[in-house]
Amino acid sequence: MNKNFQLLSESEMEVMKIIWANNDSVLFSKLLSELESKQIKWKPNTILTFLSRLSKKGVITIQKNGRLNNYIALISENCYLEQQTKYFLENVYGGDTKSLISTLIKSDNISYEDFEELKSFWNRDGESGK
Amino acid sequence: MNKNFQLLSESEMEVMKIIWANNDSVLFSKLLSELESKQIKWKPNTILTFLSRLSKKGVITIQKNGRLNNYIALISENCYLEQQTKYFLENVYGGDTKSLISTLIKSDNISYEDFEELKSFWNRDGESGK
DNA sequence: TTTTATACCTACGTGATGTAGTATAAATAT
DNA sequence: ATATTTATACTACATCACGTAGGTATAAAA
Repeated sequence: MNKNFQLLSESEMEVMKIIWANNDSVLFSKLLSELESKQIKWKPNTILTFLSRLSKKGVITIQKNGRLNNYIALISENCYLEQQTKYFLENVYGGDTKSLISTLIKSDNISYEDFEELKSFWNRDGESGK
Repeated sequence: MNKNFQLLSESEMEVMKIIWANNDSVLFSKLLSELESKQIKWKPNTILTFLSRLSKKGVITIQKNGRLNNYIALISENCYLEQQTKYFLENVYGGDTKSLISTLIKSDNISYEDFEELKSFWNRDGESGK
């Protein structure tokens, strides 16, 4: 039941989303402007704390660029999503993917058309099958 | 992004699983023996703390039964699973069920046969469609 | 009557998280 | 040149969830 990946807090996710949206790398100034445009009002130091924690968690690396830092993602958004999904699946459904999907269906979150669409998707990318 | 349901800790889940496995209601003595058979060694007071926290979280109710208490689930295991899934889906996938399922497929956690099986499942229980 | 089982209340250490102050150095504006 | 702004590093602190359990009361059982 040990999670071998880093769960990020809500604030940390907010920062990561911006980094990911900027080709996995931002300067502090960029981060500031993006946060401002998202109406997120954090003190600069607060943001720096989040960055240093993200670094400690190993999801970004901090690369000196002269006097400034480049904050660079070490994990892609998709990869993070997959890891989080895997963790959820293991933890909540004991790894039983079918059970998870059937819950999704029961919860009325997916139409038959969606389902058919996924099937074709499977044909495209799921060649390896279990 | 507010979670309008109670996330349970690992220990609290352990207790809930036992309550659910016993028709949603147990006495303390029953809980003790079940935990023992699961090799879980908690002091009685520790268990009582978990029970009181579960009650405070609103997932169980404590009903006096003479001198003893009945610890009764207020939410079914399935319902909890569904709520947790819904929360995950909203939070991590922005409610995009198809995206979640496609991640599951990409992660190679489901075979084509599983997928076909789910389709028939959908036909049985998913009449309401989106 | 002494032990045991159950319940209620309170407490404490730890780690995650949000938040930010202080110090410093470099860049920029006046 | 000096003052100010900007970016960075380090440290700190309050709050909360969680695991853990002690103290105490009480009622039932031995």
